[in-house]
This record gives sequence, C-alpha cells and structure tokens, in this order.
Amino acid sequence: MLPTSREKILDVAEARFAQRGYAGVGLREVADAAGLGKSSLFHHFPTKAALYGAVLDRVIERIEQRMRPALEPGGDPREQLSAAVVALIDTLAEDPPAARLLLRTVFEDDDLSPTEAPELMASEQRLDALIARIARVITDGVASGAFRPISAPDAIQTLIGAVVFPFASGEFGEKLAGEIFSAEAIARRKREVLALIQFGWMRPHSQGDPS
Amino acid sequence: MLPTSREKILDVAEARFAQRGYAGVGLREVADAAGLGKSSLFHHFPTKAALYGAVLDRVIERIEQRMRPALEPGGDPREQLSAAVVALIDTLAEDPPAARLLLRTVFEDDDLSPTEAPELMASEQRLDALIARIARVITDGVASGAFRPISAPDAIQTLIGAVVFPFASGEFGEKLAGEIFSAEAIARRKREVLALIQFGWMRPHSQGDPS
DNA sequence: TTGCCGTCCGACCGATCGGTCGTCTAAGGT
DNA sequence: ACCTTAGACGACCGATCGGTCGGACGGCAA
Repeated sequence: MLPTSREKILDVAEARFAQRGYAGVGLREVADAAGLGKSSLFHHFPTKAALYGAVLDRVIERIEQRMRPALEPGGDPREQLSAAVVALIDTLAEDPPAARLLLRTVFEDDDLSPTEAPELMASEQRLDALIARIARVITDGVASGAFRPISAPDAIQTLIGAVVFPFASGEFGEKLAGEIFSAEAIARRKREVLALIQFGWMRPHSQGDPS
Repeated sequence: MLPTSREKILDVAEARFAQRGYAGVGLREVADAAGLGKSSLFHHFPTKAALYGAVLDRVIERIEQRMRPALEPGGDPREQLSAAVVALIDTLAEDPPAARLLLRTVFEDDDLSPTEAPELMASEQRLDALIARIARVITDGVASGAFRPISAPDAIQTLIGAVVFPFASGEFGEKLAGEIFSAEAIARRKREVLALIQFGWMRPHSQGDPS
C-alpha cells in the first residue's frame, strides 16, 4: 500500500506542476514534499523535463484507458461520443490536477516542445492518436447523418474547452459555481456537455444511418 | 506613432507572459526585447507582479470596452449574448496573446492571488463585473423563457472554454485545425459558438418573453 | 565475510532570478 | 544660466535555479 518513492515523486510533481507550471516549480520543492533530498530525484528521473514527461504520460495513459472502450470502432457515433465524454469527465474528476496539467502543457509549446524534450514525444503521439479516434467518430457520425455537418477539428476544440477547462479553473471556477469536484458539479458538467452534443450536434428527429 | 517605452514594455511582456507564463519569463528577457536595460523596467513598474498586473489590466480593459455595448441592460437576451460572444471573439482575434494570457492567469491562482499581488485586484474586480453582467443576461433570458432553464455559472464555464481556449491552444490547435487566427478560423469559431448557443440554450420555436 | 547494488544524501557548481543603487544624460521650466 | 526631473544604464546583491559528484547506508547473493 505504501507508495514507492518514484510514485510519491510523481504524485507530488503532478500536483505542483498543475498548480504552478513547469517553470514555476523547483525540484527542491518537489523533493521536500516527497520527503527526499533533491539529489535523490535524479536517481529516478534524469532531468526535470523527463520528470514532467513521466507525470504527463501517466495522466494521458489514465485518460486513454478510460476512453478506449467508448471509442472502439463500429457503433452508434452518438453513443460513442457521449460515452467518451462521460469517461473523460470521470477521469478528470478522479485526478483533480490532471485537467490543469493538460491545458498548461498545451500552453507550454515553447519550452516543452518535443524537439527540446524528446521524452514528451510518446505522450504527444498517444494523445494525437486519441484525438484522431474522436475525430473519426465525429466524421463517421456526420457521414451517417447522425450529426449535422460539423467540422471535427472545431468540434474537438469546443469539446476540450467545455470539458477540460471547467475542471482546470480552480479558484476562478469555484467562485463562479461552487466546488468544482463535488459530485453535483461533476454531474452538472456531464449534463451540460451532453446537452451540447445532443442539441448542438446531433441531427434532430433522425434515426441516423440511412443505409 | 512610435510607441513609448512603457507601451513597448507592455507589448513585449504580454507576448512573453502568454507564451511562457509568469514564472517562465525573466525581466531581462523582457527588457532586451523592448530594447532597454533591465533596471530601466523598474522606472516604469515597481515589481514584476505590477508589470503583469498592468499587462492583464490592459487586456481586460480592451475586452470590457468591446463587450460593453452588447451587454447594456434591456434588450433581447438572445441577441445580447450572441453579440457579446462575437465581440469577445473579435477582441481575442485582434490580440493573439490575450486568450492564453487570460487562461494562464486563471491557472496562477497561487502566485498571483490578489492577496500577494494587490495590483491585480482592480483587474479581477473588472472581470468579475463583466462576468456578472453576462450571468445577468443569461438568467434574464431563462426568466423570460428565451433560454432553457440552464445554469448561468455552468453556461459561462462552457462559454469560456469554447470561446477562449481555441484561441489559446497555439501549436496544438494549429495541428488540429490549421491557422488559429486566420479570418476563416475566426468565422468558424463564431459559427461554432453561436450554434451552440442557439441550438443548445435557446428555447426552440419560442418567441421569448411571454408577458 | 565479502562485495555489489539500489537508494539516498550533503556539498557544491555556474547560471539566472528579482530587485537595488549611484550615476549619467537630455529636456524643460524659471 | 541654473536647477529639476524623468529616463536609462551598468554594476552589484542575496537567493534560487537545474544539475553533478563522491560517498554513506542497508539488503542480498556468493
């Protein structure tokens, strides 16, 4: 039950990177919070960027695992998309720092570009594959008539903004709508996004595949 | 036409803070890019936090000015909300670093909390007032029957995510949907969000105020 | 017992951080 | 002609940054 040092480091680093960002977190701070000396970190991760990469990879893997069953090919695109969104929301809700970490990572395309931090390439590819699968579900749905003729990339941008941002909004979001990670707030977010998908993207009064 | 040193500093700092975040930007970097020595910055802004505050304030003021006419009390809430969103998108599109700066600021609720950086209080209050006005439009619309019974705070979270995030998504967004700030991309974003409001939130086949 | 190995540590490195200080210069008012 | 003032500058400060290094400790296999 007691976590290994490596896991402890990852847990602490995930929370700190989410709160203060890559440049804002010192390795000393992480080491202290993990109950280790700073130099001990380097026995588990060769560089700060590698530590960040490991943290990010763990988060993306969790999300991928939870969303995978919903996205398996061959099903009703409407149900696939809805189930995928619910799975994503559940995963973000169980790992509070995750949402903010993901959005911060998107914003750090300078310092954390895969060119400079090759340890992030694997994570990026996995995320790309996941997004491609979602895009596929949307384009399939449009092709079958289940969805209006929406643009998959734009729909995905909207989806990320509407799903991930609220769980990353911290004090701002709490002042606006109360506790972010309460069961009620999570349920409200699901309703909000599912309604968006249903009324905004699904074709009304259509039973879908016209074949 | 040639900008004053102060304006030059603000322009450079806005771009840098948006790209690398508060902790990730050194004052030396800002000074160099502005064509000044580092110590000259302190003749215009007493601390780094004050500089960030001035940058943020300028961004929020621009947004507020552009959205104000759309939000003046007494009008059709549907038109008010749509016009406000269009105004916001236009403003973000004209000032590319703005969206990312705003979201980053939301995420920095630790280091940049108004308690520690009192120069941000004014900006925060102005932003709160702006959001309150939007919330008012939504609740009015719900009361008059123009909107479904949606929750204003949740709707605002969705709106921020769907409007602001895409313009802050940088390389990630460009890989997904091409140039973010092209005229076509801006038009697509407007269509996307306006459709969301219309189909997702407006009551169908209703002419609104039943009085 | 011996030797190895994974883990951890304190001391240290050069670089950079935000910020201070004293000085110099150019413009403007009297 | 004089003095004030704003703006800019280089030198410098203590603190912290990511990262290195040599060694100490404990478990385990031979």
